[in-house]
Amino acid sequence: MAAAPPLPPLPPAENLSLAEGAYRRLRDAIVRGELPAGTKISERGLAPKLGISAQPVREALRRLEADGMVLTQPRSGTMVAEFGPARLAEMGRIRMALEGSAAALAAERADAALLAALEAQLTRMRAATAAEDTQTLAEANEHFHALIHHAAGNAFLLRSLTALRGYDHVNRLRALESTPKELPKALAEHEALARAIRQQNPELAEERMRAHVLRSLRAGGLLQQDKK
Amino acid sequence: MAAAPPLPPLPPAENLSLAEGAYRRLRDAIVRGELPAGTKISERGLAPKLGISAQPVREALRRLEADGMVLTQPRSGTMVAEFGPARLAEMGRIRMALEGSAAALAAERADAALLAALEAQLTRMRAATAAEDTQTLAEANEHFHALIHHAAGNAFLLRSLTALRGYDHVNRLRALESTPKELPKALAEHEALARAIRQQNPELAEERMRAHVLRSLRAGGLLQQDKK
DNA sequence: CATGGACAACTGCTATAGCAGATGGCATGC
DNA sequence: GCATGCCATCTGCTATAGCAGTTGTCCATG
Repeated sequence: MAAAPPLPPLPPAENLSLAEGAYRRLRDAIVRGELPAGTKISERGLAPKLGISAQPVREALRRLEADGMVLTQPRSGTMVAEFGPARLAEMGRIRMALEGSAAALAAERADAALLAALEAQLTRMRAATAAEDTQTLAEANEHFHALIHHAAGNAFLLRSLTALRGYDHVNRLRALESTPKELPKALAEHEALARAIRQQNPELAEERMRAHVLRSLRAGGLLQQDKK
Repeated sequence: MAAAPPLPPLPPAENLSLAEGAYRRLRDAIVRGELPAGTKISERGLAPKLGISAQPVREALRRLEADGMVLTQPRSGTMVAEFGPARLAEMGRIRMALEGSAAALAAERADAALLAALEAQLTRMRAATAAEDTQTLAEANEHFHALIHHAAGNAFLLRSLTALRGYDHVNRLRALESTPKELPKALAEHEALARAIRQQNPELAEERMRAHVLRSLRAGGLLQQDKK
């Protein structure tokens, strides 16, 4: 068994089945607004546009329905759901809850490898924060959270969090770039969170993660300030 | 438009497509232990046993995979995942988080119909608690939570909570029956929760729901007492 | 002109056939 | 005897065809 690479593989390789590819393409198209809310879509209609059969398209649509991105009534048709600011706020709330659970579970089963990987990302973050390198910071942030998601070791949780990622990957960048003065706060929160995980304190880790995501959402303008 | 029935239809009718039916049957079979962990299952193998084609079976297996109940690696095979007490505890944690989110969202958009429906279930609960009628109590409890899930108005959240229900529908009964002295506590929590929803306080509703689910999990022996 | 009903064109859903990749046993060579 | 490579078999995955509902349009009728 050879030594692990410096950056442990999160999902080491992409399988890219046709259904998976269709799912991602459609998801991105919806998020980017290329398929506006209310657009009628159908398995047969999308199949030739994606260059595949109708069957994988159907599978992709079922997943998108589970994610809440499309609405389909049984024998009639499928349309992309509308998610305005209100819905994005809802998804943000849910993400806060699930990220908190992931942090708690990760704290329970934290091992040396996880702690080292988290520390590596923190090091990147410290440098990027000092340099206000938002690009690198966004990447490190993604890795940091992804590490926790995987460390939680729960398939359902991982799947759910991955689905939620589609909703705010745009707003995440905006949140980081629009308010550079928030960057030190985020860094401090990440460090405090890593500490809670290191001392294997699930409740503390959950609470800190929730606070971190909540502030992040507020910085992105997705949640009101009247929450306490 | 006729007047609504006294118990507003949660899911008014069951569509029961073949894929949906296969999903439920397989899910129940796994939960009941008829398909022990590690059992190898395949689309083609299950199709004749369910009396349907392999295609709906596949769809059901994909959903079960999303729920974390089966593990499938791409070209090799599918097996039912093992969920011992540790995994059930994880799912309990996640359920606590998602139930909290649902309560918060339900509090945000609470209307007269919801409050009336919740009050109706509370009335049932009060009587059932006094009579220690655990059967009726379990039903009212299910309805109460289902009302909140639907009132949250979020497809993704509803789907996730429905998936989680499969994990603890056994332990839920046990929790209620094994500790009758806990019943008044649960009733008081439900009433306090309804109050928070009535005054449209999302944070309070979320916190109370989390506490309620947490105590319920502990009563069922799914979580340790060292949590605070 | 308004209205109802049948028909054509959709839709999601299911069945069947066949694909490529993975698995395990068995024969072959060392 | 042990390792090695081949091949039958089984797997998930995809393509195609056809089913049964739904919907909208157009013509016939009051």
